[in-house]
Amino acid sequence: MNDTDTGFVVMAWRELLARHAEVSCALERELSDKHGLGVSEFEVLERLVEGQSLCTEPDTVKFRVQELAGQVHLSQSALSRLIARLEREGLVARALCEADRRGVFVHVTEEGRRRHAEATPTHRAVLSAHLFPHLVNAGYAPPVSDEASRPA
Amino acid sequence: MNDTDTGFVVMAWRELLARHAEVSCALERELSDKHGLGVSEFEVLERLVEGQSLCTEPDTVKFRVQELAGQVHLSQSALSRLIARLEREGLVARALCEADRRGVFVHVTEEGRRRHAEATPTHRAVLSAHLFPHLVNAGYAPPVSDEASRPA
DNA sequence: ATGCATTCAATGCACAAGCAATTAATGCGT
DNA sequence: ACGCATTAATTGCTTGTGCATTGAATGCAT
Repeated sequence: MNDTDTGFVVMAWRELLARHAEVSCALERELSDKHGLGVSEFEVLERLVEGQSLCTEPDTVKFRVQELAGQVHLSQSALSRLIARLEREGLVARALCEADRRGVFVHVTEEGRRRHAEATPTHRAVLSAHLFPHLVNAGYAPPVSDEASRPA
Repeated sequence: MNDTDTGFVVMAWRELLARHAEVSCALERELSDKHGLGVSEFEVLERLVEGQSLCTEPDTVKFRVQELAGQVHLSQSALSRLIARLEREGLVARALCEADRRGVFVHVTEEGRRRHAEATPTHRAVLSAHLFPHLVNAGYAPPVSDEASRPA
């Protein structure tokens, strides 16, 4: 592990930081402004909708809080409160798990599915514009207000 | 922009999120535990040291708060408080800029340089281990406690 | 059956971050 | 020279997050 390698690793890390900051910041603004959803909120909603879509019965596939926490890279406590926020807005619901009554099952509501569906185009557009700008500029660009890159 | 493209973009985004979470979380733990520094604090310190090393005179190269904010992807208010924290610990110092007395110049102190030098091996080791594990396992692995990947 | 360690989710607490408002200094136009 | 918009940095406030703790439920050993 010599000095050249080290410099390379640091460059890669800074690149990763820059990309993450740019995209997540833009996403945060767009999702928040247009749909009243934070990035993490959207991400959780998406996992729930994805899980749901795997099943024919509505409100059948449910997630434990911990599963979701791992998927969206949040602590269990953060997820607990995030679920509470989504529940307050009526986008998800908690259900007792009678098999293991410590656990709580979370599932998306109709309203939640609707909000997610509304926000998805925005989400995809921001992602495309910021992760693959060359593809977006190649003709079929979804309209995305730019200048929403930096925190301040 | 068809459905396959969309799925690809989302996959790329999740990949980016996962990598960022893994590395920054591990970094946070290691730097905090071993050196009492947060990731952002280290990052700022590093920019200051880098800038300083470009100049022969010590305490000559100085940065405005805003420049640093851009480099580490933080808002200027966040940077202002971060600088305040580092200053409280004696790692950096503020200096009035007599050319434009609105501006504040920030420079690293001896102590700050020392702390940065101490923390750098840890920083590099975590980066190598998590960004390029295949290279690290190829022989010259710096010692990095693993299990420090997830927030909770 | 009882006790004890373990696990799941929720909560108290501390802290970092962003936004908006504030203060101070600058520059520009008239 | 005087106002007025602009820019730099700080500060009040709110919010989201992680860690540690708590409370409840489970499983296991004795």
